[in-house]
Amino acid sequence: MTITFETAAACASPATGAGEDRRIVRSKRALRDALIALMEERGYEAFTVNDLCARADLNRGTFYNHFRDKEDLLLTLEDEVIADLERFRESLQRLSLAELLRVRTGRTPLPFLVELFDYLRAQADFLHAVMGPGGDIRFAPRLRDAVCTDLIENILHDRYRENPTPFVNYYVAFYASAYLGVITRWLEMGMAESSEEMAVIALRLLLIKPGESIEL
Amino acid sequence: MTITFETAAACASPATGAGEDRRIVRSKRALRDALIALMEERGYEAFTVNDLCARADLNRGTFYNHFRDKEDLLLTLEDEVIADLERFRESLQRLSLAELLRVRTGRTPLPFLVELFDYLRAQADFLHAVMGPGGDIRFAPRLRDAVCTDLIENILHDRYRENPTPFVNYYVAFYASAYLGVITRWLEMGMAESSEEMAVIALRLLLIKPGESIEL
DNA sequence: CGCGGTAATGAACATGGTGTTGATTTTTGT
DNA sequence: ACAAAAATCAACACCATGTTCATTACCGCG
Repeated sequence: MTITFETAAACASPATGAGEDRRIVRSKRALRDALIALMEERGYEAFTVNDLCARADLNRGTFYNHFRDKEDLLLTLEDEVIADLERFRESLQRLSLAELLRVRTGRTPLPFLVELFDYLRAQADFLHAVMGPGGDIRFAPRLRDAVCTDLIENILHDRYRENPTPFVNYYVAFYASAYLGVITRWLEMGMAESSEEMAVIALRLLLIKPGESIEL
Repeated sequence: MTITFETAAACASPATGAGEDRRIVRSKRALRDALIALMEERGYEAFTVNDLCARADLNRGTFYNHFRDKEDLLLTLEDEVIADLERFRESLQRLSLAELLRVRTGRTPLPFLVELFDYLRAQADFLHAVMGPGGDIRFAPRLRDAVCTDLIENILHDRYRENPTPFVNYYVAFYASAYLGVITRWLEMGMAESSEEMAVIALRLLLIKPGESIEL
């Protein structure tokens, strides 16, 4: 079974309940776009609710109709993405190291990895803003834990899964941060590589050792 | 030649010029401590200059005597750490992969790595605050670039150092972020491991492959 | 279409932080 | 002890905040 995220990617506006008034959807969408734009341009701390509403072409009262403050808006958007990603975790948990080694040829990208990068691309405008220099420091660790940590712990040698030594602790942190870094880099660079290419690269990175020839 | 950072670790107050008035040193030190404390307690965006001065037990005017605003204080402290770390880069650039493989036994930690972790420990209060959830999102990439990127590019297989393919690009990002994650984890966990232990762990992480037995 | 409900608007308000200024007091370096 | 310099205190105009309320515009539905 493969999960598609068409629906999840579509609900990219904040707290879009099932049947919300068209005006509310428009307002929240405008606020989302304005937030992203201003975070990119000035950084999260460098603009006010006034600026936000001016950019969104909305009355300030409208903002306070939907959100308590600037942070409430930001967190709502973050929570949506994290909630979407939760749906990938079950796919991740089905994955074992043995399986990975079977497809090590690097030719056939893992389908669920392709889907993951597709989803990240669909959310790229928000992710780029929130993980960039004008973003929110709390988000990247959430993304890392939602996606990478499960992945890494599945890859762990069986012997070390249940009795974590200090080294295993850092081993997990090492690879989880590494993959977060790859995702971040991909977003930073404008997602030049396709999702399939990234899925292949991600797999090769897991199976290589420094100093080895990089060719498979 | 081994570089010691006694002096660097000692000048942990913001912009401590050579012979500054004792009152200035006291004020800046108090502001540094207050900043760290409030970032830990409430997060950088959640307190005001008023709060900062109240915590530092200083008049608000004194703050504005030394810093333009809250951000100026933060950046001054960040710049100091980054400047200190620049001094490690030369040690890093002297290092080659061949050398690393020679000490792979994992018994003898690389001296410069021990010094690096010693320095990070000396700055732990600030680093913990600035890299934690109440910190500054711009700092971690600076730390990564200052320390990890050079290291990784030295380790790169010679063949790929001058003609960077997309994969090499992500390869560097992968390991640089990985080591940043290890450092962050170490700080988060209260630096339970000694600098020597961390130097050994850092080396083992470079030479291991997922799925292999973790024993050396 | 038209009507009731609801969202958006605009204005006003008290509150509190900002960054600056000037006069005064305290502390420092020598 | 003395001059320089830093810290203090009070006051200032300015701006963002979050709230309220009356009014207007729009939406969903019968």
